[in-house]
Amino acid sequence: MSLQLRDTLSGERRPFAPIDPKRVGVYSCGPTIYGPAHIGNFRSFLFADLLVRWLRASGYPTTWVVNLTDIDDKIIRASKAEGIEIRPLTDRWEAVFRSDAAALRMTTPDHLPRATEHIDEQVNLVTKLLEREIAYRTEDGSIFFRIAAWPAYGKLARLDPEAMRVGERVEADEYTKDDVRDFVLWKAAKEGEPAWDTSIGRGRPGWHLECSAMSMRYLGESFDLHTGGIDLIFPHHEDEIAQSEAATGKSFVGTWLHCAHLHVSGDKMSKSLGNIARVSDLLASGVDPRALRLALISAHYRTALNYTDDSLPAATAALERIDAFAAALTARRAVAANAAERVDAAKVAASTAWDRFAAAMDDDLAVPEALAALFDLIREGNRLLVDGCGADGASALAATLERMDAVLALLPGASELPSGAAQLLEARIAARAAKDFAASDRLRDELATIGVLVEDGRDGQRWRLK
RNA sequence: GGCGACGUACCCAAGUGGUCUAAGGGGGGGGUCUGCAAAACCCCUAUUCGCCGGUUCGAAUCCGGCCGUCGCCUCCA
Repeated sequence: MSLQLRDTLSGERRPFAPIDPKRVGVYSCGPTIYGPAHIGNFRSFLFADLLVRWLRASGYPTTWVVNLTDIDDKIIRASKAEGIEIRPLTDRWEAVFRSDAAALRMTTPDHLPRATEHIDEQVNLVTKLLEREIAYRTEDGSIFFRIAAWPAYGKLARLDPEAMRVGERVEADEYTKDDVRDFVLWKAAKEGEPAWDTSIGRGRPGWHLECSAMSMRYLGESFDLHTGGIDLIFPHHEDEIAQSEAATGKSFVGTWLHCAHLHVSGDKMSKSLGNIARVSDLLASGVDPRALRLALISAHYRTALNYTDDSLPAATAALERIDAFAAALTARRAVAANAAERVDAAKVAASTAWDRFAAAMDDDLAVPEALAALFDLIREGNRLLVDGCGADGASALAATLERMDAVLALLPGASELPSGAAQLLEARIAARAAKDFAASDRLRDELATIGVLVEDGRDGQRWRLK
């Protein structure tokens, strides 16, 4: 079986057929860097991370682009409110985003382009649309996309353009469009707002424009996969398709993937409910980023994820189960005796688990099923360890665990013992050899205070970081 | 009003026509192992999938109605 994905545009699940298997392009709508990202934002980014990791694990060289929106109304407002320029403001929040992303083990994208650093590309796109008379200029110098000139408009969101005239919410903006449905490509310069002098006039780009321009800049006029939150389907992605395809005459994106929203205890996350959980706040309060990652990837991307007070404790407990298994495998691999025992059974368990895991990921990124494969491997592996499975068997299990973790990224990193811990561990081994349990227990407590959990099993003492 | 999604155990969450008397994680109860602790393993914790009808040899899965929750309908991941 190969990768199957559910495409928003066609509404179909179908085999992933890259334009060029040697160079798969993924574009994900990234953050607007004017404040801290919340867990809902990161649910969507981590979904894209899993997609990219799975593509790479499947042998597709993949280029991942995540844009940073660094010019828009909210940013302008924030910069005025704080009395600072836009650049230092967005630099600050870009740093927070990168830090959050790294903590949550999001793969670093190959490109993190900023809208303000790709003005030329955006202007070129608008120029093409003007030449084709699909875009028009209003009296103040703003430029709009003429929806009436693009019959396919509404195909992604399954909206009827005609119906959109009815019950329209008249925007309280000061731009004069030909048609209320038309969306802005270029906003004419206004007093007190940032603006660029360009061949299409002085102004700044509209929101949708940057994603079309930058995705095509890094991935080509047609590329494979485009991701985002479900709320971006309309108007953002609808507009991206319209302006891109109208400009190039080519199909813009092969497969559209949209991530459902995260709810908090059954409610929408919103300012009025005061239930917005920011990643940086959670991390600052001592939340284990691995546990947060697990909590955010544990539901299938197309279903709403309910984040509750139990989510993090549950994820933490699940993670400890994974950690304990990894530590037990390491301990067994260090034991030379019984090396040949149960090796075949371990190899079968490992390959069965991997096949199930891979089939799950191929099935439209069925992470819950992939996690089930992981936890069943852990149970079966623990059984084999109890049965005396040898070092070679433990190695086979460990190899599969690591292979899965290249996708899930949940295992502890290269374990670095706190200073002094190695000596304490040595001393404890000696104490236990001498049956000095008082000293052994004291050393265990001491190690616990510096974050090293020590457990005793048939393979001797093993440890993991708390 | 239009379009769409969802309702599975105490919590999270898969499954979408038979292998389901429903995966996996957490939590809870019991047991085994063990110097202690922890980890681990075993058993139990939904004969039932919002409610009511229908289709079918057979439905959590399809159809209809009802109840409830939610999303989008111009800048929110």
